[in-house]
Amino acid sequence: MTETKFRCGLEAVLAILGGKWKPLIVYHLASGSKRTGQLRRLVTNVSEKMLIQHLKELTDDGVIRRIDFQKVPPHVEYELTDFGRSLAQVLAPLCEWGTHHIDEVAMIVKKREHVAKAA
Amino acid sequence: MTETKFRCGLEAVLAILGGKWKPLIVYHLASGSKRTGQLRRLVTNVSEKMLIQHLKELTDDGVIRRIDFQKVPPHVEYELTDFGRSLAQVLAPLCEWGTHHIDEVAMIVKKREHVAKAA
DNA sequence: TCCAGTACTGACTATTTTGTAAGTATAAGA
DNA sequence: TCTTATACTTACAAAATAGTCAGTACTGGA
Repeated sequence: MTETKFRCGLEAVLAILGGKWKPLIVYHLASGSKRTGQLRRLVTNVSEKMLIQHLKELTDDGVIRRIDFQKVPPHVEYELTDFGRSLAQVLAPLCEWGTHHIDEVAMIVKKREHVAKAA
Repeated sequence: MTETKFRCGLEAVLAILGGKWKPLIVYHLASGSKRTGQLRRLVTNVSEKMLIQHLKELTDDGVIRRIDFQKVPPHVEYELTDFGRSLAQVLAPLCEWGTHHIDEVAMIVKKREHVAKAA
């Protein structure tokens, strides 16, 4: 039996945005629709494969919409659905927090690497 | 060269809360300090190992604090630091979104399973 | 003609993350 | 004495996630 009941709202969000790059994709689409290649440049370090895989999953989940311009060579754009837009709005406070604490977080990450090196 | 520069605040947040259970742990600690065993019951489906591993990482990152009551058998509690509390606050809108869209998300997850079964 | 660029697929591999199961020391209670 | 409970560790196995590289079909430009 697979339980699909969530104990708190957070679990529901994680069910949608679980995936290393998904929050970033939604975030970048918040400022308007983008071509696949643009997203690849915006989302740091994503491989093309992972980008496309996550785009497909987000499309299937109704968070984003795929717009195929039916051209050759291909021209495809992605944009947020209303559902995705509501998600993006809620992501905004997270971004702010991150921007605010960016130095602190950078130090934490640095410290982690330091500890890892010691072992 | 490992880059520790974030392109947007969101990446910083993900650097801290990356890990399947970390957001949930922070969320549950927002309502007060908890014993390890309590957390294990609150965070659905975590294995003891992952819980402890994530607790340790969050402690190292300064998000939570470990309080050892120096007793035998052991009694340990975890609580948010100020840093962690600020994170928890920003997580709240996410929870609300999830609570709001919980039925929609449940359907999405169900649909996913359906598609997976077809293959 | 040859090369670059588009969005995407698929095979295969590597890495990371997560889970399972067992074991540690100790004390209180039946 | 035997069981249960605490917080935690360790070895190992499995699964999720990610990466590399090659290939597709087509066009436009050098």
